[in-house]
Amino acid sequence: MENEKVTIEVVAARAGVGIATVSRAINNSGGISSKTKAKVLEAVEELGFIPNSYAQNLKLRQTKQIALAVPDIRNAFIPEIAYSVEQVAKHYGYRVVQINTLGNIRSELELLRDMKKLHVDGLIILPLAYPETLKDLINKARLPISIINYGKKLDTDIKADIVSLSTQEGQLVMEHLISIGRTRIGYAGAPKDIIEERFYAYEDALDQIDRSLVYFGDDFSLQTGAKAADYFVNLTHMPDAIYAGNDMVAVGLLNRFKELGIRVPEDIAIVGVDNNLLCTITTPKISSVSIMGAEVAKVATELLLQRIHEQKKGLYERVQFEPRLIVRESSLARTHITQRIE
Amino acid sequence: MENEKVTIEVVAARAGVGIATVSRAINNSGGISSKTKAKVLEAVEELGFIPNSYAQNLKLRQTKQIALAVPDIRNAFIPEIAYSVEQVAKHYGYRVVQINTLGNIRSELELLRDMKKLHVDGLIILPLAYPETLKDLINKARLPISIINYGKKLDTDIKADIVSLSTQEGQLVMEHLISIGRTRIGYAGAPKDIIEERFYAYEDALDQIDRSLVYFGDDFSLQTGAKAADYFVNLTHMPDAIYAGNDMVAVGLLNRFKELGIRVPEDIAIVGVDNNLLCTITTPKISSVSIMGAEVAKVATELLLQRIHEQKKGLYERVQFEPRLIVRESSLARTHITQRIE
DNA sequence: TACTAATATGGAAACGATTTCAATAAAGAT
DNA sequence: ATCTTTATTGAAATCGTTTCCATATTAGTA
Repeated sequence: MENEKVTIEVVAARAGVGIATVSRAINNSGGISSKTKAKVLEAVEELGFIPNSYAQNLKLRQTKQIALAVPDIRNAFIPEIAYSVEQVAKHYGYRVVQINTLGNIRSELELLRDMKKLHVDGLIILPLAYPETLKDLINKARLPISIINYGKKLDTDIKADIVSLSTQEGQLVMEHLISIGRTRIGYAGAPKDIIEERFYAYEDALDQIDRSLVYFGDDFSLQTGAKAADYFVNLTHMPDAIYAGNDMVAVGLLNRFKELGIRVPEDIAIVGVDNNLLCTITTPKISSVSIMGAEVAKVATELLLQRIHEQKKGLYERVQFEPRLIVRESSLARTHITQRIE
Repeated sequence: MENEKVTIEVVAARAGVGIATVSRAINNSGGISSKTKAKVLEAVEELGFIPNSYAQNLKLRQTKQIALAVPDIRNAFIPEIAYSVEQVAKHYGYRVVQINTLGNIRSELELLRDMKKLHVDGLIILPLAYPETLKDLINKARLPISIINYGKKLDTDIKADIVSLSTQEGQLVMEHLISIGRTRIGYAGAPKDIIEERFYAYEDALDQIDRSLVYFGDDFSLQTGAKAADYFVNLTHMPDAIYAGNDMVAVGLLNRFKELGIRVPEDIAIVGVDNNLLCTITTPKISSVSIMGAEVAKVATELLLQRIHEQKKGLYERVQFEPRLIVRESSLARTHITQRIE
């Protein structure tokens, strides 16, 4: 290993030039003859010089870091988002630090302060809800921000790029369930969440809704699914299909139903949302709506990085993706099932 | 919002003291009267001063960051590790940057260089294999390092703290399978991986091994499991139990067997390794060996942080955890099954 | 009260880069 | 060959901290 600390100064000495020249050489800043540049680069190579990024950051006041603020990692679709953000960021030479908002953005100051402490060049935020305070926070923050929006449509005057998934997941599910001839459709999920919109779609799709067919648990988990199954089974008049707020709930439902001897999809069809890997390993495989996490996150990140680079001020983008229904065994039409089983 | 940049200097001015005093106040460095300290802290509060961490890092040459080098995130047990590391690190005020070694630590220089570029205070590495070059790399790196070892026993002269899981996973599985009366036990997995040890355990447990009962796929994935199932089914003399190298393979096996009308565990028992969530949502639920990811990672992180803090030089720790078998439905004893089914 | 010892405080250097600006070397024009 | 003009170069300032060191203050002792 080379001698302890090899700074720009020792490189300069080795190359027999001034430190400014070294800086120019390694940053392609021009104003340097190709001869000296080569000489410097050689010295850099020999010594294995790596610029101290903290010194750079101090001077340049840009950190090549962005923050990704997500609510609770337990939400199964977060990893997909995080991975995608990471990929894009890395491609552009940015690092991403992930912070957990735990759902409650406690106060404007707090997040703002955190951002400062982190010294990030920009922020991608995936909020659970959109209280007025959050909007204020975003508009006042002097920081490029991209919002990943899986909730309802946002105010137009938010000073951030916004990439959303149109809230059609629920509609897709309901239309599908109706199209395969189901008439008593239930809903299972949690009442308040980023994805509460999914429940509204349930209501919208039905002429009149039977509250007994709606089960609200504490969260969007396997447990909630299992409890929901217990609930539905005890109904005098069971549903013939269930729209699960996400795939964890769908899996929970499915497995409990199986334990109880209820056949899916013969007795009850199930459709989830997220298109999680889990959907493909259960028996039967579960139909689900893809929420395009990777794509949404990719665009959000690109928009942010662009804004950072171009120091763009206004002109905030609004991009919208559409969810896609993927039909699997848990919601086959009865005709199809008969054929298949026979 | 306050005026653009509030540095230690403006705090000093506001409090009517020198900058050195401010530094002392915010760092509890002592040598300051509690009266002035209070005064300074008040100014800090009023102005919402946050120290510039890049300036701090530059001066202190410690970054409060550690790196976590893992091979490919697709390995299902990585997230558990990463999460655990993150938790502990955060608790001690450290940030963790995750880097993907993609399995091949290309060259000493490369990783070393990366480490330097990252400016981390320490490194947690989870290597796929332990070539001599890696050992050299670790021994030459002047950086606190913790190794998470899921492979075979490491050389004792590695200058790093090592937290391992004793490679008993395979033994546990085999003993269990034998204890429930299985006699033709197969293996499914990939030949070369961090966890190749798991296969050796298979060999060790058997008096003589029948090569036709060993299936090696490309990786430890669902697909490999499915292909393995196809392979075993076409054997003239099928196995009555399969030890899957990890849970992904186990799930792949299970689902394909079900498609082929083979009953688990009646016809074939399956046991996996990792104790992934997946094991609990399949039907039947899959027996698996917990590899204690969270615990192992926690200790590895604590050891690293300790070493960083105390600037400990020698005296490298060796900690070993034991895997735990969790028996579920996929490997119930036949007697038990009969009872249960009846 | 006077003098020493201990404690507080502020000035300035240092950390390692980038960048402005003035000086120098090279090139071009007459 | 001499004078401009232009391209290279390096010295010094700067970014925002921490910390050493010298000084000013306070407390303690006789």
